[in-house]
Amino acid sequence: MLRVRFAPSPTGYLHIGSARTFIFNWLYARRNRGTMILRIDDTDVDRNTQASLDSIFDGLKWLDLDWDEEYYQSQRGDLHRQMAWAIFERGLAYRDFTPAATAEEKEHAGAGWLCNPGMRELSAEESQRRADAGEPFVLRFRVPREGSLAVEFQDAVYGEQSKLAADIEDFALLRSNGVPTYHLASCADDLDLRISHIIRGQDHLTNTFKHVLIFEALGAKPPQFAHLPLLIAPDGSKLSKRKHGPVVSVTTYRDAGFLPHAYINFLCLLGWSPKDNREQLTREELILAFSFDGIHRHNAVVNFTDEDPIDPKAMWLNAELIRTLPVEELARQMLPFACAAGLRADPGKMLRVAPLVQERIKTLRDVASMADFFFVDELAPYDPAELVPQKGDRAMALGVLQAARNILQEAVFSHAGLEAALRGGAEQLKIKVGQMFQPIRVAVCGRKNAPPLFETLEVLGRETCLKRIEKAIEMLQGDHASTTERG
RNA sequence: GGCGCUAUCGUCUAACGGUUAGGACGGAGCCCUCUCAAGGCUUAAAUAAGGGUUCGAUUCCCUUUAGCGCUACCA
Repeated sequence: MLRVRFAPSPTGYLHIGSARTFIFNWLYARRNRGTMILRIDDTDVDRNTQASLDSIFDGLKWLDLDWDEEYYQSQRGDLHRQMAWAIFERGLAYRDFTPAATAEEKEHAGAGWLCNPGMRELSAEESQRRADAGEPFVLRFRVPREGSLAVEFQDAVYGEQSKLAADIEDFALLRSNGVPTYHLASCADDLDLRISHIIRGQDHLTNTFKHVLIFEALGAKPPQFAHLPLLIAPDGSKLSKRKHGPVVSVTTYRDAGFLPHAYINFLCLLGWSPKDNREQLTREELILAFSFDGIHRHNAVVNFTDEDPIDPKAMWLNAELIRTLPVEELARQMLPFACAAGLRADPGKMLRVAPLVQERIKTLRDVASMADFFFVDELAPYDPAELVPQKGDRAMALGVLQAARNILQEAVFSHAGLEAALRGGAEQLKIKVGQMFQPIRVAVCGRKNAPPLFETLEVLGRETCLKRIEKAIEMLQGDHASTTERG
């Protein structure tokens, strides 16, 4: 039975790299009818926060990712300790009574430190006596030192891995307060939960040698390993909240108006490729296409800048996916973003607006800036000079708006009716249609760039259109101070 | 410092000894067009450097350079 796990430590919000690790685990599980396990690695009690835990669940929920089993490492301490002492019983671990080194001391000892002097060789009797006397100790793994022994494992992504045991230090299994370390707890749980494949970040690649040692000390065959290349910043550094801010948090993309699947799609394309030039894949296609063969061995850059925290490719994928949405669905999804922006949007109106903005917005949140004028009583102030069309003047703008006022009073308010009437108007005034439409567009939308005119007028309705045109005419007539002309 | 990993357009990537080194995003240009988009077409842009192996290297080996990771009683 194939079993994989995602094991975040709740010490920060859900990081996009973590989200990707979850997704790859999930894809692999779903691809092979395996079991997806969420295991909260909360052994570091000092750094755990509830907010972080909430963030992990919120993020996964938003991405609509599910799991089959859920565990908390902190509740499994007894099991971990039991396994640690089992290793001790086999003589593969020993008590180290050396006081914790200060940061400064570690700095000095850093180069090639393998173990603290004297502790490996302590006799069983003395070790026991000092422990009984209450002297604190950490339990360390006794890494074999004989000859040129190498620790080896096969990584599904990085291939054959080998490291001399002589280069591995005697790492801790149990802290002096009795709490298991990550290495121990992780392996103990992987074993107990019968994890078959460990899919995780490449930052654990060298840790894996220690884990292999632990598994073997426990008399178990290590699971299969597959390490994932990391997500990094454009300058090559690791993505960190302090340095890179919102780009590292999944919630940023949710709040920016991303479709969950667009973001999953984007994340999957970092460090993995279906190798057939496909860029846009549905969830089912991703599941079907996923395999370790397509995973890279080098890190992938998330392409953002100080000005724009969103990778352009992510943006493109999102815009593409938005265009495929049924309008009802799009309208439903945009509504909360419009309301959050303070617009008086309702489902009925949004449904009529949706087709007009669908191919113009890149994120759901863009509806607020793209379609605001549909949802306000009063247009935001704009420069009357905007009303003047290309190669025209204020007189032309005024003429157009006055003609439009008359036309729109009479016209049938449908796409075809409006188009016929307004094109006719341009003909009568002997001006280009662009010159005819632009002043009307600005008058009803309050800006020069907007959705197509006839549909816009239709949705706005006769009354609103006439009111706004009237207002624009007043602005042109009253605004003698401004002499801006358009060339 | 030691150990491990990595290196194709600006970015994401394809190639698994023989290609004019392909695609996508982004950029530039043209077309379409009532503005903005969308769409169509065109275009610039890469094998880190140096050695081998080979008839032939992006591809295999070595060195250099650069980046990343581990080197904690963090995970």
